Amino acid sequence: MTEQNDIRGNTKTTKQEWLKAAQLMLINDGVERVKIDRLAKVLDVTRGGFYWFFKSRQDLLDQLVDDWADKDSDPLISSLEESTPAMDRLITFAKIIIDEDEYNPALDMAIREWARTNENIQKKVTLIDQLRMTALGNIFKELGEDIDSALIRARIYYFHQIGYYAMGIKETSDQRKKYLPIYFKQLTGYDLPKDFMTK
Amino acid sequence: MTEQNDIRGNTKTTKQEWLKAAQLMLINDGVERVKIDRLAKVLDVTRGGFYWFFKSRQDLLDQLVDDWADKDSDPLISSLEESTPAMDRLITFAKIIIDEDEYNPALDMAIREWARTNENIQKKVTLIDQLRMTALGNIFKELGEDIDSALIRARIYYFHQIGYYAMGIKETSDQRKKYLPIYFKQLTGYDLPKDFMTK
DNA sequence: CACAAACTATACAGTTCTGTATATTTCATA
DNA sequence: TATGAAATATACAGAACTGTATAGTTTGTG
Repeated sequence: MTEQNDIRGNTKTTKQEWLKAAQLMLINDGVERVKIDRLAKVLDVTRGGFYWFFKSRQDLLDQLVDDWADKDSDPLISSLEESTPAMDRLITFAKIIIDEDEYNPALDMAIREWARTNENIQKKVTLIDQLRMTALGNIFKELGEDIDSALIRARIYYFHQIGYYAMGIKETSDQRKKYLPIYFKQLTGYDLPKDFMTK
Repeated sequence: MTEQNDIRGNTKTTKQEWLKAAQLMLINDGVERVKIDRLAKVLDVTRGGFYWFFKSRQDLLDQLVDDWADKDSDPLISSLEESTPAMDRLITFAKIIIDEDEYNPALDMAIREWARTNENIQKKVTLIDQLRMTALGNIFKELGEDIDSALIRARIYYFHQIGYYAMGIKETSDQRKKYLPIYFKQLTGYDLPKDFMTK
C-alpha cells in the first residue's frame, strides 16, 4: 500500500512507455521499422535515454516478444481453460474473438509477420498456437466428438480465425454478426444459442 | 519462331533475373529487406546495372507486386473457373493447395505481410482474395448449397487455408494427407472420394 | 574494324540508422 | 542548499543504404 511516486531525477519517460511505443510501432509498421530514433521522436526525447533502459535495440525487441509470448496473459487460452461448461467456454471464445477488446489480433499478426522470417520468434508463436488449439480441441472432446474430429474442428476453427486476420479484412462487428449463426453451425456443428449476445 | 539471342553489349544480368532475385529476397526476408545492394551482391554485379533496368527501388517493388497480382496467372482462380463438374474442381483445388508446386503460398504470405502495412498493396491482395472466394463459393452453390451457406463455406475453407500458411506450420505433405478426409468432410460437408489421389 | 547500343563499374553526396562516450539537467532527500 | 541518483542531451564514428553522374567495357552489325 506504499503507493509512492518513485520518479526521481531528470525523468521524462519510463521503460514501459518505450515498450508501449515500440509495440504500437511494431503493429503499425512492422519490426523492421521499429527504430530507436523513431521511438525517441514519438516520445519527444533524444535517443540518449533509450540506452539507460535497454542494452540495445535487440534487447528491446526481445522484451517485446516475451511480453507477447506470456501464456498466462493470453486471453484466448484463459477463456478456453476456465472451469465452466464446454459450450459456455466455446461461446466466450467466440465473443472474445469478435469483440477484439481484450484480445488484440493486430498485435498477434504483427508478431506472426516477424516470425515468418525469424526462427526464434516462430518457435514462440508455434508454442502459443499449440496451447490455444489444444485448449480448443478439449472443448470439442467434452462436447462429445471423437479425438480426431475434435482435433480437426479445433484446427479449422483456429486456422480460419487466423486466416481472417491475416487477410486484413475490414468489417464492422455488425457485419460479422450477421453471418455468425451460419459460421458457428459450420465451424462447430452446433447451433448458436439464441441468447448468444445476452448470455 | 524467330528464337534469337538478343543479348548484346556488356551484359551479365537481365531484368527478369533482377525481378526473380527480388522475389526470392521478398519471400525470405520481407519487403523491408529487399535492397538494391543486396540484390547486386546476389547477382554478382555492382548496383550500376540496376538503374538501367529500373527507375528506382520503388519501381522494382511496383513490378514485383503487379506480377503477383495478375489474376490470369493465379492457379487457384484458374482451377476454380474451369468448365468441369463442380466436385472435380473442388478436388483439383484441394490438390493444388496440398501439393504447393504450381501455387506458391510462401510468395502469397510475403505479399500479404507487405499488405499489412501498405494500403495500396492491401487493395490488390483483397481483390485477388475476392476473386478466389467468389469462384470457390460458386462451386458450393453448384453443389446445391443455398447462397448464404455457400458463401460461408467458401470463406471458412479459404480463411482456414490462409490461416494455415500464416501460422508457419511445418508439416510434410504426408502428415497433411493423414487427416485430409476429416478436413474435407468438415470443410465441404461432402465425403472425400476414395480415388482422390489417383483421379 | 569502327561504332553505337546495351549494359557495368566507380565515385560521390546524402540520409537513416546504430552504439559509445561524455557532458548536463533535475529532483528527492539528508 | 548541496549532493547523488536517475535520467537526458550532445557529439562522434561507422555501417548500410539511396540515387546521380560519369566513365569504361563488350558485342553485333555496317
